[in-house]
Amino acid sequence: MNEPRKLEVLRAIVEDYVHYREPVGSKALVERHRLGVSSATIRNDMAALEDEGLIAAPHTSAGRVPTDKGYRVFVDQLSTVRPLSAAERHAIQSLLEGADDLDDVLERTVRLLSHLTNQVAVVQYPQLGRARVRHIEAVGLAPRQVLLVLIADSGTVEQRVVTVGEDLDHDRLAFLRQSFLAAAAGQPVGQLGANLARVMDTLMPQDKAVATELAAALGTLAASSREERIVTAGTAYLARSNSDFLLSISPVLEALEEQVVLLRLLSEMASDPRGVAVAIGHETAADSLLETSVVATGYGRDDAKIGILGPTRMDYPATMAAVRAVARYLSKILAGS
Amino acid sequence: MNEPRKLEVLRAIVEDYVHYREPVGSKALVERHRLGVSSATIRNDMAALEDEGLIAAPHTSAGRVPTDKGYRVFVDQLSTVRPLSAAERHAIQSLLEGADDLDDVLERTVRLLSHLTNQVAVVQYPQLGRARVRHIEAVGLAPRQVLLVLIADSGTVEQRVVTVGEDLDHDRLAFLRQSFLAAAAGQPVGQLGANLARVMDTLMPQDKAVATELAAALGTLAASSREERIVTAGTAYLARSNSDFLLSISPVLEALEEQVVLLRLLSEMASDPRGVAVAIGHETAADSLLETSVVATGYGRDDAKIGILGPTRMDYPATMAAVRAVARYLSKILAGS
DNA sequence: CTTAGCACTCTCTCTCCCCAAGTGCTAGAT
DNA sequence: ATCTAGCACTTGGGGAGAGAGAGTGCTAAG
Repeated sequence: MNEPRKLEVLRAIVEDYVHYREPVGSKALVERHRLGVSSATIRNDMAALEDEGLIAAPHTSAGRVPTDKGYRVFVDQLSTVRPLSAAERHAIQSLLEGADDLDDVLERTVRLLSHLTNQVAVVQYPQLGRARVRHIEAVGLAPRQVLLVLIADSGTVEQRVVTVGEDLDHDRLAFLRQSFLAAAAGQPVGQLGANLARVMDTLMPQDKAVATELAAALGTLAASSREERIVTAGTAYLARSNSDFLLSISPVLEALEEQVVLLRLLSEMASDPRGVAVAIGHETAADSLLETSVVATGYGRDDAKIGILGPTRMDYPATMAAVRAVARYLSKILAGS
Repeated sequence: MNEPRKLEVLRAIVEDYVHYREPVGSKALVERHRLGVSSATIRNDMAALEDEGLIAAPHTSAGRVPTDKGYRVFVDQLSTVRPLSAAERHAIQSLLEGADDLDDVLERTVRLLSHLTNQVAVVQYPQLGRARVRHIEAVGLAPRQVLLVLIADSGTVEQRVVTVGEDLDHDRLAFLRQSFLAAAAGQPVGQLGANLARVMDTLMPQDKAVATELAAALGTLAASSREERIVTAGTAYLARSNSDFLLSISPVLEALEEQVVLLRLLSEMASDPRGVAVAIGHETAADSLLETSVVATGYGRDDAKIGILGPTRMDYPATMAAVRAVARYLSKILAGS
């Protein structure tokens, strides 16, 4: 048995299946690829590949389809991430220019990635937890109403209006704000609660009650939901890839909305040496994503994830290239702003 | 021809079609409803309804299906918005309690509405334009970096970090902020730009350049994209209602993401006397929503819209009731906070 | 105005059957 | 040893055809 050729056959099967969207047989294979051997030989190789669980036949008289395991071997050993075309690079650059705040940048990025790949794109908000506190602001709106703003060096700004139990004049508020800021500035957002707790001991008794209220609100802000939020784009592509294939998109849409499953998955996906992580089909360890693959990578300082989600039958090299390129641009932009 | 009975037949057709999801024939009609006449009579009525364009037959030997026009008559003349059950009211109340900021409230609301109706729910952000400026804050982060925060009395908080062309010490910034606030507080957000422009004339020459920069940034903030943003939930329901029906959901998903079409539609939908507006099929005036109906109503002070989007074959009375109830609760909560 | 009856028209489903694709195997060639 | 050619075998897919079922419109009578 010729091992290198066998892998070449696997590659050909994956590529043809992705391209033609139908099971591929031995004859079509020798016609479309210059393998230098006859279809009978290919059949032997295919039988071996099937024994190893890399490909499978939907029916006896149909061609072969790659299994999740087959895609895995393809991604790990057979694919080279090809660089993007100049046009694509240009598109990335021009689309990401002119964005102002973080929301806008993420929004544009995820749309861009979706268009580049014709897949659903997802991006995770930079996680406050690993970022550091850049500024805390407290603004009195009314005697008992305070607007709290927490700014992280990741560019994230969280704000919230809280109502406190006693009146706060301008000086008291300024003093408290200053105390909080002194204790927390430059420290990780994740430790905000602990840092603020230390402040309490230094305060005069009459300030403690209201200070506790404010600190609690700031703590909530730091742990706020946004840090664990995902922005998506291109859900319509799901329906399209499905029209010819029978994958029920309803559970996938649910997973996208629930976000919990996806967040777990993204955080578990450690980037491989080539900088992009891939979870194929059952590897996602989520029932709703059984027929779905996720290609993702980290971006920015705190390694939040960005990636795409699509049918297991996808063009992995192209997708990986797009995800990696977009993540790099995004990192660059976030670092620059 | 018996006019009242003819309308009764239309109602029966709509109700049965919504319920059983298949064309309804004259025989089934007399079996399921106590119409007091024979199927032959019903057939006459149905022929008349078809002449008026209220129902249509997919093919000769199938039953009839309501047309958009038929649904319109049903909604306008034949349906009564029935109140929600106690359980549903309870669900609304408990789900909306415990929400903190505006984002959270809208998020919960839209999910709630989606679950109640088993449809895609959409909610438009309260429009800053009609709200009034409650507070403007400017915080120096670095000598040339300023965090601007704009708070509207609708509860919306917009913020952005801007870099200005010259150093700003604390006193100068505080002065400018105070000037801006004095000119704009209590005024409509939509007029913020004009109000700030007036401030410019009162400033010392050396302040004008930087003040103009800040004012421009605030103006952008006021016109910020968020005011024209829609939050959605329950897109998975689209796929489900489609599995048995052949409506291509891809364009609908696109419309949901594009938002532009939907925003136009929502703003054009004037609430009818019963408090809920309905756009049926082609009435949406959007190709992508040809087989889709939108049920929406305004909420809050500035009449931002909340509603659902689903197949034209939907339970209009129940949906309208849910939309109306949720909108009321939402208005109440926003007024209270 | 309503009803009963009836002829007619469709679609849907089932079955049958053949075709095309593709495989695995065996025997021979290199 | 490995590859190739040939061939028998399997099987899903597609088309044809028939029958059933549903529903209609029409007519004539109540």
